[in-house]
Amino acid sequence: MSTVFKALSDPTRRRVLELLREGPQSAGALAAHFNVSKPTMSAHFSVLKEADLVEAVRQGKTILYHLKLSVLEDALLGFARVFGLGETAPPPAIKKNSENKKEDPVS
Amino acid sequence: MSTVFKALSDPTRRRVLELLREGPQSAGALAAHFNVSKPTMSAHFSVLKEADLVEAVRQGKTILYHLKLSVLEDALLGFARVFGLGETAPPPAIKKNSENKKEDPVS
DNA sequence: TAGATAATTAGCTAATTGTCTATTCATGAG
DNA sequence: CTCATGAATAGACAATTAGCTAATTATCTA
Repeated sequence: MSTVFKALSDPTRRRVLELLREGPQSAGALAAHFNVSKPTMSAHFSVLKEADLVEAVRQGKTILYHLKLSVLEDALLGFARVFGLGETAPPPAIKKNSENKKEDPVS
Repeated sequence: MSTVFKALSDPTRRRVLELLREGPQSAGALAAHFNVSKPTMSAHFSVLKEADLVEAVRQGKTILYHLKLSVLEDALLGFARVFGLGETAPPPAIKKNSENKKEDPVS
């Protein structure tokens, strides 16, 4: 969980994930979108792998990165659900019923 | 955005937010839940404030921290939406109707 | 077996982070 | 005004991070 949010805390890495949303891409192809060195990108990929947000698959002499959407989903929505967010879908019965105000009109 | 995810990348800070979910609490009351010094907690609160995830309100000689749920929601669900996640709930009229695949069967 | 290419690892620096103790600041009570 | 209390700031330190250049590894092709 910490590793996922840590990975998401860097704009470059968030952008990489967004690029990967449209399908697997090689390290080089991804790096081409950014103004940093290849080794630096490699380090970013490493952080994303560590967080299990991407998977690296060797394909000949290139390495393809795949987005692991379900891991992202579990982290983002799982944590959101703790706060009763995004629960227009599955509302899991909050114990204390006096807190689920999103905007407090009474103050 | 980065500041929010950075704030969420620490377990202590995530826990603070969870504690705040049940209502505002003083710095001291929050600190009592953790095994670190008060100044360390103060630094964590500072990061949460920086990310605009909490609001500090002086109340006599204590300081009450309030959770800013909407900011958390915007970050978590907003980013999730970029990936087509969590769209079972508020589908805000997508322009291109060919992208709302959560899993792409055609590849 | 080379040579070329894609990507990672090694080694470095500067900046940031999480933690501590000691100190200061702000407030309410005598 | 002075004291006690709740909390933040100051200053120090080890660990981590993002970035770089240079070197290494892995793979394909000739």
